[in-house]
Amino acid sequence: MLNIKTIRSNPEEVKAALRRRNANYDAQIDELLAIDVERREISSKADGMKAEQNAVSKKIPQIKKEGGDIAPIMEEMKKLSNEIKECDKQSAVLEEKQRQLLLMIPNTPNPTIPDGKSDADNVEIRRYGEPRKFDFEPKAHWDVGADLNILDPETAAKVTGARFHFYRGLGARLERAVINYYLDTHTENGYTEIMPPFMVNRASMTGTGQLPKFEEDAFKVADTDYFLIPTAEVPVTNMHRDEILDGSKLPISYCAYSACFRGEAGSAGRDTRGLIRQHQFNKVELVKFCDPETSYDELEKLTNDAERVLQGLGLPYRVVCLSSGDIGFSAAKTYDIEVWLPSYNRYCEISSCSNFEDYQARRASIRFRKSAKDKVQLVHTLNGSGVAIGRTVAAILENYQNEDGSVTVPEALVPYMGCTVIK
RNA sequence: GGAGACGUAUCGAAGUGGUCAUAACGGACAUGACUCGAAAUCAUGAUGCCCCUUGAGGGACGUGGGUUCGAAUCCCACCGUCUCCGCCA
Repeated sequence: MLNIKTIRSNPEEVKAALRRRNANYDAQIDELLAIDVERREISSKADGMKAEQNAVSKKIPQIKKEGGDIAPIMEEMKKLSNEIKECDKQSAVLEEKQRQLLLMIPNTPNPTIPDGKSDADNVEIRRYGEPRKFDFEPKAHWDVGADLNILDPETAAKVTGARFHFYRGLGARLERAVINYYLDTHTENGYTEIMPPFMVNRASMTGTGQLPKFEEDAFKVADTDYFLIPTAEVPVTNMHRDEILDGSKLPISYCAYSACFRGEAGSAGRDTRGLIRQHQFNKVELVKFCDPETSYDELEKLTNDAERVLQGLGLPYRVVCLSSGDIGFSAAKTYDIEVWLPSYNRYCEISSCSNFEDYQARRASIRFRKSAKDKVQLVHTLNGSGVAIGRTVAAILENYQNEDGSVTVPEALVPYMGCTVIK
């Protein structure tokens, strides 16, 4: 959520910043400002009347004690009380309207990120490794998986529906090995491991920015107000919702495994084969809470920490900085890590590392006090996949496949797999 | 799912319609004394948050409503916690 005070004092700058997203929020900002003026007028009028009410109320017990007649005062106070209630009601309606509008406005992009309309304008920052040159015709991971009888989308389609998978045997073991390898690596690097609930309430979904705007993308649990999490970012970031953190404990770094559930609304026909785009997939997520002064350093570190696990697996990847037209709703700056996928013959997103600055912190009211003397201020929140498990398995099956259809197990995973080759 | 109890600052907790919410009392915390140092003890001290036109302003006692001139206090709903019972991996 943007700060209404910033919008109030620099409306044109905010509009210009939002326009960089290849979208236009001028009308919403103007409406917001109009409501804000009205709201403040009514609320200060109510404050004045309440001050009078408090003053008179204080005198009533005295007058009573002295045997004075309070009937005329009471009558007048009744009128005042009704006026106050009327004002409070109006001001509550305006406040809610203002909040709803604010919740629908995305974060302003950080000034340093590249301008652009779409992912075509993203800027490559660095590359790691070289895409492997095959001396045979490499298969796509879905064919590798089918031929090894370790991936089974057909049975999942019967049991559940499209965009789900059964993993079998060493396939299931590989998925689990990658999860454990990632969690072990991140905890060695100072992240505290979290196992979160896979369902959250509406307040949490609103806190991180999935709601109210993207409700159609979420899986809602019938007869409850719970949602299946689209990422562990939601439960983990909301752990500290409505809290004031101790500044000396920052930055707080968590890593969390979770299954992730996504409706993938609007993606019909895209990535229909394989593990790339599923309604349910596994992911290890990295989440940080930090002092605003260090959040961009922390973004670099978090991105490096996500890259580390791909390096450990020997998978070629590149890092791109998303353009203003491609960054997510809540993010101010995002690096995507893209792993090389031979079947796609290009780099494919496997992690998205973002600094949300205070956008989520304001929605979720996550604050900190630098020291005992300081005033509270909003933290900056960051998160990134560290990294997506299903897409990792896809990348391993493709990049490590052999001509005979077997797949070599990356060295780092051998202790977790208990074997060196999947055949 | 059934029955009951409870939700007040950093923690325990007092307050049951106005003179107790810069919230009693206690602990934690800070400073000092005692001590070689610490613990214990004693003394002193500070304490939050939100809104605004920054005022001897307003709000805030789990959340939201209601009653009242006035609600932490009475009523209703919801959320959460605890205890007992039932069910259960």
